[in-house]
Amino acid sequence: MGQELPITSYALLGLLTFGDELTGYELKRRADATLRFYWVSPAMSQVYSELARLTELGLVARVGEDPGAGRGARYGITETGRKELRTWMSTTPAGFAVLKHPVALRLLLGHVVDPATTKGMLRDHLVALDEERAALDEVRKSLEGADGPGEAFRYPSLVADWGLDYFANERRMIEELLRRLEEQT
Amino acid sequence: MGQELPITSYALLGLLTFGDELTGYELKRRADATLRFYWVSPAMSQVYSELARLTELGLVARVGEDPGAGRGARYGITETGRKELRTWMSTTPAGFAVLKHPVALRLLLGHVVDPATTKGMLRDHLVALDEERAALDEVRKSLEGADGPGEAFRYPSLVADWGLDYFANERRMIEELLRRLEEQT
DNA sequence: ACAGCCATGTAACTCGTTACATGATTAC
DNA sequence: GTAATCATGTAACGAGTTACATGGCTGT
Repeated sequence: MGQELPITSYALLGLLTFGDELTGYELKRRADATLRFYWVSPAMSQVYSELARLTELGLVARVGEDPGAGRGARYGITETGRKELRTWMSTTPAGFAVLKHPVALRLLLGHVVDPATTKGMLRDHLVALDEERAALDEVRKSLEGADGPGEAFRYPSLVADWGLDYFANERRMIEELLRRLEEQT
Repeated sequence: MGQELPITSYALLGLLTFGDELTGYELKRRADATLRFYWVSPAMSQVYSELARLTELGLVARVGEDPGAGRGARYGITETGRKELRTWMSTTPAGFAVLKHPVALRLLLGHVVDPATTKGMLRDHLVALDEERAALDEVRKSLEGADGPGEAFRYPSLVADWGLDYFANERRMIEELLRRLEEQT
């Protein structure tokens, strides 16, 4: 226990706790679909190397047909993996969020360019924001029906609601910033 | 132009556009004070290596006394640097924010541990959130007096207001999540 | 027949971190 | 005098990326 794995490893391990076994490819798709809103979705190549490491550590095991090459092999979390994940979650502090927000960074440096550039950037951001919100909205909808207390997607739906609230608030704030920037000129 | 520098380099370069010249140490402190809310604040050692690279590229220049060893040398942005930063900001798309939120990740995996653990984590997060907000509040206050349109700290104060709004909203949402988790037991 | 997706991996590389080393100046 | 802060760097390392290589399967 306590192999000091990076958080991304635990994240991938955690994606295998929803009752099914996945190929590396499918795990990547699941990460792209849900994890990417709260964590970085690792590159395809990293998914495979993480799976190799987790297998090595016995936290994950390949299941099903194993015809030599290992094409189409599925991976599932082991009892050891489940225990390790539980220990990590309940004994190590979560730590604070790290944000890399290029729009905020550029707004901070707004005095370097002309105001129209900054306003254009904020408007572009509104579009991007709407696209992301729409994608998360799809995810949220797909969880309906199993999102009640005690049901399978209870926690994923709580996080999705949090994410949707975040997007809504950011949209509101960007619009206010645009209004404030319009005031002068 | 277009040396394809990482965003962090532009961020540090940007911190040198506020009318003063800084030592590496001071630059790190400025990054810790303001940049860290919207971007990662690089490690001390990286600040020095970035300054070396930016100097090499002529985007930054050491000014003042240069007594051999270079102790206490200050760096300032050059005309070339200013131009490069402006070009970067007005011609390359900002890109979407990347969030690494350990609390959201753990909430997503809430079914792995018992509810009390998750609730405890959220309550701890409220405390951390308040500390961060207080720190940003200090920053915001220090900008007062030069935060009007056309003034020196106009843009930094806009970003700070955005950050404060973000913290307020997150606090509200975590409280709602706690309420929702309480509803069951 | 060809495009597009499913599927797995290696190699080279950059970013960024921690640990370590060193020493000057300032405050108490 | 000694602790804290100012100040600068090197070295080793790990996380994570992009580019590249390879090939099967499916639909049209």
